[in-house]
Amino acid sequence: MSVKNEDLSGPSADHLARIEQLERKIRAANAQRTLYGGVLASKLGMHQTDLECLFIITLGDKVTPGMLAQETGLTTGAITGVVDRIERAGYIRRVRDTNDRRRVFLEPVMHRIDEIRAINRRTNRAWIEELGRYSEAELELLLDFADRNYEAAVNATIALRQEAD
Amino acid sequence: MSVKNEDLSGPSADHLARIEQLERKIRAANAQRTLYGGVLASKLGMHQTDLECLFIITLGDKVTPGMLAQETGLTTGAITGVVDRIERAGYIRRVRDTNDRRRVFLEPVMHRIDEIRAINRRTNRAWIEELGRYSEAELELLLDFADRNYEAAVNATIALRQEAD
DNA sequence: TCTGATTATCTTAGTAACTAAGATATCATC
DNA sequence: GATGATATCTTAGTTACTAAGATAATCAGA
Repeated sequence: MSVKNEDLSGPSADHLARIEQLERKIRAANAQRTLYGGVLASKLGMHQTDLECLFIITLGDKVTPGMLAQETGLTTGAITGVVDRIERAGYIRRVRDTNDRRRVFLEPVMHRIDEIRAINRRTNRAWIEELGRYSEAELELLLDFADRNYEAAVNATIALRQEAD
Repeated sequence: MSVKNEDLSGPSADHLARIEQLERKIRAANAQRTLYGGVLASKLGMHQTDLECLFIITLGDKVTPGMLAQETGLTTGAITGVVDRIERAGYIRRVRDTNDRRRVFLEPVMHRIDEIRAINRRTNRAWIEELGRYSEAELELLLDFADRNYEAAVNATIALRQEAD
């Protein structure tokens, strides 16, 4: 990525205004995505939290309830409820770890998850097409940005937790 | 923006893989930001929903409870509770519209909101600095992308709502 | 190999945010 | 002024969530 900034006195006021605008737009887009998640979840007879947890399960390998609790910030008790609902809906199965029988793996039922993906493809057809028109270099920049944005959010959360109350 | 794609047969498999990766990263960043919002809200003695609503209030002009309900998808009853909490915490004031006395404007108390912004600036110091290093052209691309992403989420939500159950 | 400490998940009791439905008050129209 | 529509609030009831503890398996040390 080329992060050139000729002006050594720091970003200009105009530049700063754009950055704040970007922050606002990212937030707005996130809010809309969250709203979409809520509508989708209710269509599937689940909750927003359930759907987010299901996403984490499909992303990772051999995800356990404990890992879900850590990643989401929910208590293990809440996660039990979440996992109950997702399992009852048929999107995952609880599989006991044979090595450590305390643990439970949350095994995604892929053909059911593909149903959800199909919905997303239908409702996001135009967006996926738009994304396809980005050049490799542009995609590279966006990927890198999304990565940094994720890391920034992680670090900000850590920093916030460490601040004295 | 330059959205060139020489290959008329559509994006390559590699290109598609990158797009999916981008989607996943955006979702992950989104989830982390949501987590941050939760931690921040609890630090402020509020809820995540309250903080999101407060953000909407500070963005718009003369926001009413009804508008909040529409934008968030919550019921007006829930919004009453949200507004009660934000008001009790001192971040907004209810101001009756003198023209239409049924309506209530949610007036942000700026010096209190600046306290929240100060926290965000502290915890996001590194990220803000990183953003400052992006060139104008790059920022332009990112802004445009965030815009499109927002619009895409709006359209996807509409499309999803319209799908037969 | 027994004992105690740790870890992973689940259970239970209680809280509070949310929904749905309706009440209240104001505005607009005839 | 009567009727219908609109904006917010109220009420009753549901349920996802937290906090604390129970259960059960594993690990570490003597």
